[in-house]
Amino acid sequence: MELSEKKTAEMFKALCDENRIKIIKLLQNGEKCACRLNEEIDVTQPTMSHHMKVLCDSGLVVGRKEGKWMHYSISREGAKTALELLSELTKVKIDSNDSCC
Amino acid sequence: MELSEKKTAEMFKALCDENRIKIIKLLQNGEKCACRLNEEIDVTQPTMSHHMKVLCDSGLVVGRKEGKWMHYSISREGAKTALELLSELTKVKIDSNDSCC
DNA sequence: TCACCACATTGAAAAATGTCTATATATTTA
DNA sequence: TAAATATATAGACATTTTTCAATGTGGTGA
Repeated sequence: MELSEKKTAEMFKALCDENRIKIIKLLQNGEKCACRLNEEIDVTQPTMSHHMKVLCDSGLVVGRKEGKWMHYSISREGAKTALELLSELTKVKIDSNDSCC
Repeated sequence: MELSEKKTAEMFKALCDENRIKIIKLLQNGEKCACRLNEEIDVTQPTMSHHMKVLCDSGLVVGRKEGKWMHYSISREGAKTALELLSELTKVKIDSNDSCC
């Protein structure tokens, strides 16, 4: 763990978009192919492809190619990493007082 | 819990920016006033003020006014909410096969 | 009251992101 | 091989976000 601030921000950027949240929620019910996702979310095919790239790059989602189809699913490992990252980030290490002002 | 996709995305938007990640990391060592944060991060004062607003709006950070100073700290409750949100979002409900293609 | 200080707000410019259309690539099937 | 299908990529455009300079607000102390 202990990613750079840039990498950390990148991880959470995957979760910054309303449509990507919808996609993840759909994937909670198991693996889905791109065409099915496209049916359920109102964006064009290239836009969906872009979102799937962002999600896969973040590690939260994994893609599996089967012939001409792409099947996507939530990565348990990616989800675990994200949770650990958020947990570490928001952990208060020392409850010291503000010695500044 | 069970926020809308829009609200969920908004929560994670607070974590999307490299400088805001740095700010949270600084706050891990305890409450800090705005002027101290400003010393440590290379942005102008209005930009810092903007980031603090985003962080406070998300609930992850709380501000406490004391005279003319603002003291910021990580909200344990906000952090808990964010963790629960991410945990629920990435939980795989059913491991069904893709019945699509 | 007046000057000063810490912080917030406003408005504008620059950068990043989401979206589309058009096109390319890869795989299957006739 | 050629057509059809699923997905990816490229390029353009609009929106959103980050940032700054300028200014406003509210508290402090001379």
